[in-house]
Amino acid sequence: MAVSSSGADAERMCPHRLVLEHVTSRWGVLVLIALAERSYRFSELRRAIGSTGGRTVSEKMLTQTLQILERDGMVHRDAKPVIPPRVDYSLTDLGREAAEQVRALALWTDRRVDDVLKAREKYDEARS
Amino acid sequence: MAVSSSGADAERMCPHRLVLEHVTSRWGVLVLIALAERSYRFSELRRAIGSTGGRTVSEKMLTQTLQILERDGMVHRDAKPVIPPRVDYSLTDLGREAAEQVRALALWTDRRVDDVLKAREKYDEARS
DNA sequence: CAGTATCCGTGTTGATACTG
DNA sequence: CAGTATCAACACGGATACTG
Repeated sequence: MAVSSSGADAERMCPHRLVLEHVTSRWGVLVLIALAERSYRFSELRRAIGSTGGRTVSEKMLTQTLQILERDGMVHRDAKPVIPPRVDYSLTDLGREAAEQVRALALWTDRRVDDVLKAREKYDEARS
Repeated sequence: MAVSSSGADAERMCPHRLVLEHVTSRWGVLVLIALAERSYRFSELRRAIGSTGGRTVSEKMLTQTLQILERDGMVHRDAKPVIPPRVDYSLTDLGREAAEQVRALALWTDRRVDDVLKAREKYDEARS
């Protein structure tokens, strides 16, 4: 069924943007950050991302995100032929590099949230 | 009409993720990168982003993105009371910091696109 | 457990037309 | 020029049910 990445990326888009969008995608960001810390199993990863504070990923979206990132050579999928099934996800070298960039961004965000919140108050106040 | 940022961010999401999503949003990324270089007027910015290789931003989306980033204290809007109207957009200090992070990510992407493309080929080939 | 398949609501997006 | 307003299409994302 062709993991084409995401419907949004029409063929006419330059590869550079494509990769950027995968990495900065809603769940891509969180997957990369989570896997940067350690490898996870599927459901484990779902819970890990859910506990970050936001809404939890649906299985569908997590699957899709993982497939896209695997196809892009960032995520390594290790499916063990056991029952019950066990699949471990980890980062490749490429993925680790990507994760570093994304993590830097996330850390910066963390440091600056307060300033953003303050800015928003001022903005909203100024036009009410 | 309340620039609430983007419908997706339900109230129940932690601020940290909110900011992250604004900064990593499809057009947010490109706006920050463009403005990191120099300030732009509205239409000028539209063209600048369009010439990056992908599809061009609609006026609506550019407006929305700029408003969100302005509200978050990253973009400065300077509307001159002349005819015809002239509005210049530039980054605040906060915005410049954000842009640096995002730019680092974009530059990394640029350096690694080839590896990603190669990975995709292997992936696709492996299941055909 | 780790997915896949399907349906379906709704948010995001983009054309288009209009205003100051 | 720099937007705003409105509308329609469609992609995204989630809930659910099912499989190996």
